[in-house]
Amino acid sequence: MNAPQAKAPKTAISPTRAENYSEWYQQVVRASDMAELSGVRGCMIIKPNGYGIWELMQRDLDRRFKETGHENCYFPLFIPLSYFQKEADHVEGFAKEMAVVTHHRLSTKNGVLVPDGELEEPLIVRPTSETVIGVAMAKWIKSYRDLPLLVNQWANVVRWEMRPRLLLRTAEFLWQEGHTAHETYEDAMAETRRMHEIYRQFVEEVLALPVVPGEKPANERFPGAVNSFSIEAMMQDGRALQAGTSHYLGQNFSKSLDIQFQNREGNLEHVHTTSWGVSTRLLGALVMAHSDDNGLRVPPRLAPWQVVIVPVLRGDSDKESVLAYCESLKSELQAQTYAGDRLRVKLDKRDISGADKKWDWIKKGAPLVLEIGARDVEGGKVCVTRRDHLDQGKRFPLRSEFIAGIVDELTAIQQGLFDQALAFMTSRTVTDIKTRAAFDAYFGKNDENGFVGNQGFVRAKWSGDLSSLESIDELGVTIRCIPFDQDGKEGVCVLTGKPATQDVIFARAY
RNA sequence: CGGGGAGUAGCGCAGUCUGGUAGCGCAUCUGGUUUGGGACCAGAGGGUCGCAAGUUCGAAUCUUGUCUCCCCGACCA
Repeated sequence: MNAPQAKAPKTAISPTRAENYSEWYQQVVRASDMAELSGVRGCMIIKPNGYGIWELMQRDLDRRFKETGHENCYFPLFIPLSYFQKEADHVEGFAKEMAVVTHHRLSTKNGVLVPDGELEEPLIVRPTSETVIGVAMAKWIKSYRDLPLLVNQWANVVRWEMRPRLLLRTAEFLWQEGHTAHETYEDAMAETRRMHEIYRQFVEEVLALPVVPGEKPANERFPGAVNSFSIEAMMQDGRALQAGTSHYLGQNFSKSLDIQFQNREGNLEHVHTTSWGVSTRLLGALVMAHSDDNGLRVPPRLAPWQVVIVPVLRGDSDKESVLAYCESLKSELQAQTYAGDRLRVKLDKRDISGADKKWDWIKKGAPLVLEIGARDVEGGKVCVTRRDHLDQGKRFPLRSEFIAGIVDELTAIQQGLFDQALAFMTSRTVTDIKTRAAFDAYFGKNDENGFVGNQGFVRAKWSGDLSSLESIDELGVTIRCIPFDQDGKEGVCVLTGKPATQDVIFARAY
């Protein structure tokens, strides 16, 4: 049992966010049945309730990629060590987190299975695929007429993380990686920015999560990139989470992997490449950004079940009529279209108490839960609980009114989650910190629980001097991005007091 | 990889100091009573106490090793 909470209202998740944020996070992931740890260090099992959300993310993003001319393909999981070695910064950036395959068979020695058959050349389990895809591009591209080359793959990758965190940072994760090759700097940069903007729209519209789009400072760039762009979201403890990245790789990879084309003048030139990705980390972002002390809250556009119907049965006498009412309600709702899809409606016929079922779906984050009993059938009504406003309790509209308003209601829930997250981010974004003393005071120390009471984004001027960042290392604070919207005004660097015009976002990050 | 904490039933925990082969709450199952709602009563099932070796007549408890998880750092999507 938990510590006695005499007056606190009962919450489905314990501890609450305020009591212990990181423990709360674990409990929400468990209660929502999205994912769990496996027997393999740092590797997770994504369960149907989590994977269903990921599938909806995939579907929406995939459509956006196709609409902008990209095609899917698949490259090998294993990358020869020699491929990886070709781009110096790239190797250095990933060397410390590589899974390496050195053998290709097992044999039995003293009754124990041991690796046997050492490989001539070790294989890397891909941490990202710039190199393998680049090698293929070098074969595919001959002429400027072959450009741009726009491909994407949905795949798993492995990065041997020191400190895994369920859904947010695991050794293996699922993602999408786009790789493109272009004739000119301008084309490649436009592509980098286009995909970055697609991520911004996707995360804001579909995940209902407001973000700060911007460029990464030099020290936070992807290994091998010339420019890295990110969208930064704020979690409910005020920490930042990079929700998507897009990189202009310049000619770094084309030179090291020899990706050349004959230009319009007939001369050989190296292509300009880009890469961009989002991962299952977005599931973790969803949890940390939208959940409350009663569990997950899934934006309708990502909800595997947007409406869950829970029959409340008091005895066999009304069972048939209630179930029939639920079935027809389900059919009518399914005939509705929201965000381009038929409504996803679940009729939960499990033989457990109605109250248990309702709370199960609240913890799983279903946007709307309908409890239907004999009296609703009689009155032609429905009993509605809205996940984004549990505090408002239940309401009992006429069935016909509810169905007529369902699309508007889902739209309102989607928008409401965004608005709440935006209000939170705005309230935790500080713009009036001008001195180092104020900066240090703001980021101060965590309390004993690890819960950080006074934390968020600090938007302030920065001189651009990378060495000045060493002084904020001990605070665990980094520059998350240099936002696109700049006021361009002269000011002083919050870290050094030197003249500075550039605004940046400082925060602790996941 | 460094520092700290922890692995006992599905979940949350007690028991470990002072060895005598497991207990509580919730969940699960059965029966009953209830019910516009996260119900109540009674009964039941479920654990080789993370794993391995050692000490001992005897180990959840002591020793050593090892794996995993959590928190703080260094690294990252």
